[in-house]
Amino acid sequence: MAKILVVDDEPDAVELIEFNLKSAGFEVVTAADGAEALKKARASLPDLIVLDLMLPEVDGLEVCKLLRRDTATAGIPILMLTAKAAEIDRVLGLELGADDYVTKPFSPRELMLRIKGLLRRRSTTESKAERMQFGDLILDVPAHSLTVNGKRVELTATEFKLLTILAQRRGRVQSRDQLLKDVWEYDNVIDTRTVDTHMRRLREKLGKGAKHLDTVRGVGYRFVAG
Amino acid sequence: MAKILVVDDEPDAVELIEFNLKSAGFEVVTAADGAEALKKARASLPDLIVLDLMLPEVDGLEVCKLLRRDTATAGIPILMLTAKAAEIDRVLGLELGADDYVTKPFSPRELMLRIKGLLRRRSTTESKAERMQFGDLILDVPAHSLTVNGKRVELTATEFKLLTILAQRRGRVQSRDQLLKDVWEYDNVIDTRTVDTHMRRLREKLGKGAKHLDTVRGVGYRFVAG
DNA sequence: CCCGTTCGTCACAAAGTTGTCACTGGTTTG
DNA sequence: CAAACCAGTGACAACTTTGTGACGAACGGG
Repeated sequence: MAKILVVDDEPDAVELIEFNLKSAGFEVVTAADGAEALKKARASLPDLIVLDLMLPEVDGLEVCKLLRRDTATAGIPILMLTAKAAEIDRVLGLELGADDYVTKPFSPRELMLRIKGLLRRRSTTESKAERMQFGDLILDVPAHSLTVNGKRVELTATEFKLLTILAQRRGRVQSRDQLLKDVWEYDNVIDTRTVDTHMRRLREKLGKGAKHLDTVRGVGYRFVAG
Repeated sequence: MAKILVVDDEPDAVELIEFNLKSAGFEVVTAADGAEALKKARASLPDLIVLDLMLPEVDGLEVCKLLRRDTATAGIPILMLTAKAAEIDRVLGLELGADDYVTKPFSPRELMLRIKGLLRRRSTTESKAERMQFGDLILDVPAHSLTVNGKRVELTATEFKLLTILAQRRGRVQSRDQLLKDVWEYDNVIDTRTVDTHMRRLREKLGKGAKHLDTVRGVGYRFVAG
């Protein structure tokens, strides 16, 4: 189930949202101020962020902008909580980059509906990401090209697809079976060790860029953006 | 800045899009139904059209087809708004000629990103470019002429079309199937190896200029400008 | 109506890719 | 502390994919 980061300085509000999210089966991470929010967003890479506009020190708008600037977090949908209806226009304006908003005080039911809506929306469109950049690694899907440290790296079709799928699902572990389904489009016809071999070849070719490819022992592989 | 035509029968949606576009510095023209959309598209020749699929009277698909039929508007990129995810395939089908889509309800941020993406693609590819130059290779589409190293090279009709399409989509890999669709305008009637043969003939004729024609093993062919 | 050009198909060889396997060394588990 | 487990590695043979030469059908201009 999806992981959600809740950012609000009022403990009561956090608790209310957290309770509702957990009841609905979501995994929840919380933060009470802007700095903590940024740190946790980068560390846990949630699927969605619920962000209060009014925060001590670094305010919600600033957090929003910073999240958008970092490629690791730029794609995460943000749902703003705001007390002032008048702020709405600015919140939804491009410069700020929120995806939706709920005005305080909110009804938990409405909040849940909006969260689910955003997640559904994203899952249909996320696969369209065409060009991704992680540090010195640039992956251009339509051009079918990969650059590491400014140098062009040639990948075979299978290697490219494997890397693309891992990168699109960055932060989340993919089991060997899952990868076989999605990259090879077979159903258990192929040995799962095949995945290992291809990961090895990818790592060889990526050189220093191989640091993005994590092995999760007993589970599978994961692409890390950091 | 670019001019954008927004077509939707719901005033709220129009207003939301219009606000965001204007905040981002775009010029906006609006229309509430198909007939008005066609009239304004022809009159103001926008750089991009945001078109709702569900419109009263003449529906979005019909508007799309009509816009494509008229040479004055045929080249304008169209971004479809659709409520049904199931419609997507038909919308993006070549027959309908939409360039991208966003499902309703949409997040303004995503819509903006897609609009900017489409505009960027247009301006860099500039598919309307009638005369392209890549190093010592000059391709003049209306004159139907190709010059390599200052020397005129004669191409057959098919060869010319193949080269033109590849050059217009430079940087992006085109699969054999895609090329058959766009160059030959057939649907799977022809052997895909035909593409290979024509690429060979192109390479022979281009001589040194053949360095622009990349083979991407397992995927297709790509034109590189460098 | 004939001849040269163009075009799609085919078969074959060369080149590149891919799945498998056995082995190794490290890590977890009972 | 040994057995079981698991991921990394090198090698390799089978398989795909692409380039190439050749051929006959279709076309169009003279």
